[in-house]
Amino acid sequence: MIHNHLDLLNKVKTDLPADELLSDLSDLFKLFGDSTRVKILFALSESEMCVCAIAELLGMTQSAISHQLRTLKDANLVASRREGKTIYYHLSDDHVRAIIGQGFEHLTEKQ
Amino acid sequence: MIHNHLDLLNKVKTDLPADELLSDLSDLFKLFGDSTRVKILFALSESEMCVCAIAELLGMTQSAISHQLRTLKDANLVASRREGKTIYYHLSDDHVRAIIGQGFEHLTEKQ
DNA sequence: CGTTCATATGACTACTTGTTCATATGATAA
DNA sequence: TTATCATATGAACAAGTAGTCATATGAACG
Repeated sequence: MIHNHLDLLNKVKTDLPADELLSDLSDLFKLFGDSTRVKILFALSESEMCVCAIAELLGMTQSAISHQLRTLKDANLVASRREGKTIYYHLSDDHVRAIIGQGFEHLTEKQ
Repeated sequence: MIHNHLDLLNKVKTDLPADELLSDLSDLFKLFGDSTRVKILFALSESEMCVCAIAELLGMTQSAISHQLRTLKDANLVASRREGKTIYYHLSDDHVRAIIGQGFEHLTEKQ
């Protein structure tokens, strides 16, 4: 410690969540920190969609979308169901909408 | 387009925000997508703190913290005030707390 | 069976980024 | 001024990652 802020440090240190929890938190936000994934999540918040529909909507490769969907699925933000050859993805959690909503509020509410 | 989902595509396409807005949104979440920055933001949500206090709290270099504070300041998530040689940082926006809170809800509310 | 459609996957590459190290700035005190 | 404290900054390096390309899987159809 350089100058004196022991009391403050102790206070904040007790309130700070465990490293692992904060790491999980940043990992969660990291998923929203890519424009392709945010677009996918936003689209899925409107409607369930199949992979090629998302790819066309975003003007991107099926492969690129598939990779991102896997990332989102591994994190349990989206889930899928199969219907013949087509696989439909949807949000697995309403928190996704809430988180995106909060972000939008920050962006749009500028005085 | 490969198989038929024109109606859905048109519907979702009109509801999807502009590319630039979604890009800004992902840029915002990107800031929360690093454990060091999340820790800093969480700490500052408890109390205003100087750089070396944050560095000690997180067990990291003053330089590393300073770099991240600059990133957060450029994004207008934190602001600073000078008091002699010391510079105190604080959250510049209550949305930061709300966003972190939403993330926590998602993490903790598991059934 | 073989073919086609929809999606998934693995390897590779180019780009981004968080930290370190050394140094600079800027304020205070002697 | 010189020294010291608190912070900022620039360059460089290592680790992570989004997209591409080629290929694999898996279901439906003839």
